[in-house]
Amino acid sequence: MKRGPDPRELLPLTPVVLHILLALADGRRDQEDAAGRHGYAVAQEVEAMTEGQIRMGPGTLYGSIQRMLTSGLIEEVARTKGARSPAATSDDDERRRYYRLSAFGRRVLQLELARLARVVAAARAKQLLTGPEPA
Amino acid sequence: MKRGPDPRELLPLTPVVLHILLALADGRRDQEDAAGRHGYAVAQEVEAMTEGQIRMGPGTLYGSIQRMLTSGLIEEVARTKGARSPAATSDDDERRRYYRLSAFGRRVLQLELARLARVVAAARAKQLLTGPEPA
DNA sequence: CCATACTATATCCGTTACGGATATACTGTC
DNA sequence: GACAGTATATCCGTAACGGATATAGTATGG
Repeated sequence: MKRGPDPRELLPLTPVVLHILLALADGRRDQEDAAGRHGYAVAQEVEAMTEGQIRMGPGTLYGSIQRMLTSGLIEEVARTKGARSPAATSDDDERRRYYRLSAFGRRVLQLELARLARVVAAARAKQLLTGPEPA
Repeated sequence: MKRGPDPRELLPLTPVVLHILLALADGRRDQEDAAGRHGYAVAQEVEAMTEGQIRMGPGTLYGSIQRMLTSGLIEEVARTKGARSPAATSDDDERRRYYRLSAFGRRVLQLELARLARVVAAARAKQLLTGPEPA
């Protein structure tokens, strides 16, 4: 029964927050991504994911991360490195701070994506989307 | 060859701006909507369209309209009423100011919708969207 | 008949979000 | 050894939003 804060109160998400969540949710639930990503990697993932359409300077990136930590969308994970790459120089940058989606953040992301899916579907119905379903 | 300002510079749109554009683009190109909508009607349309998920107070509504006029997304249309409803009391409110999508605004809207469609499709591919295609 | 609600716009102002600049520092390359 | 890339942090100005307030007409209901 307990629900914590209502996820709908954070909707709609800003484009920046949405894409950070998407970058952290990225696909596979194996050890790679369960360990989270660090901020800089998130920014790169977003840029790649959007084909350069969305870029974040450091102000936006770390400011957004801070706000998302406060609102509970993401959480920092302790860097449990050293067990994987014994002599990995660049794989184990001490400066990095890792983040992952919280359970709450995943719920919010799903709600936002469902909302956007409805918007897109409605736009299709009104023939505002010319092209076919993208790959 | 002339292109005016690059539509991509306005992307991504904020949720509020996107929904105002959607409300003004709404469907049929007959005389009803070609004449545009007034601000208050836009706010109501957005609220109905999103099932109450997105509400705009007057500050957001008229502030956004002002910014959208400045950036050329929408344009005001002269109220050519009187030719339709002779004795329509509430149909012809002198206070109303009507707006419609500009050609530029329509292009921006299409680009933004295409962008969102890609986001949604990518989310589906990553199985972040549980439910089926919404109606 | 008067209070309340709805329509319709406008402005003010505080808060939040974003975006660029700057700073620091380490690594790898030419 | 300058330069580009990695990685984070902070500062600060601007843009966007959101609620409050104002005005004013219409309509409703007790």
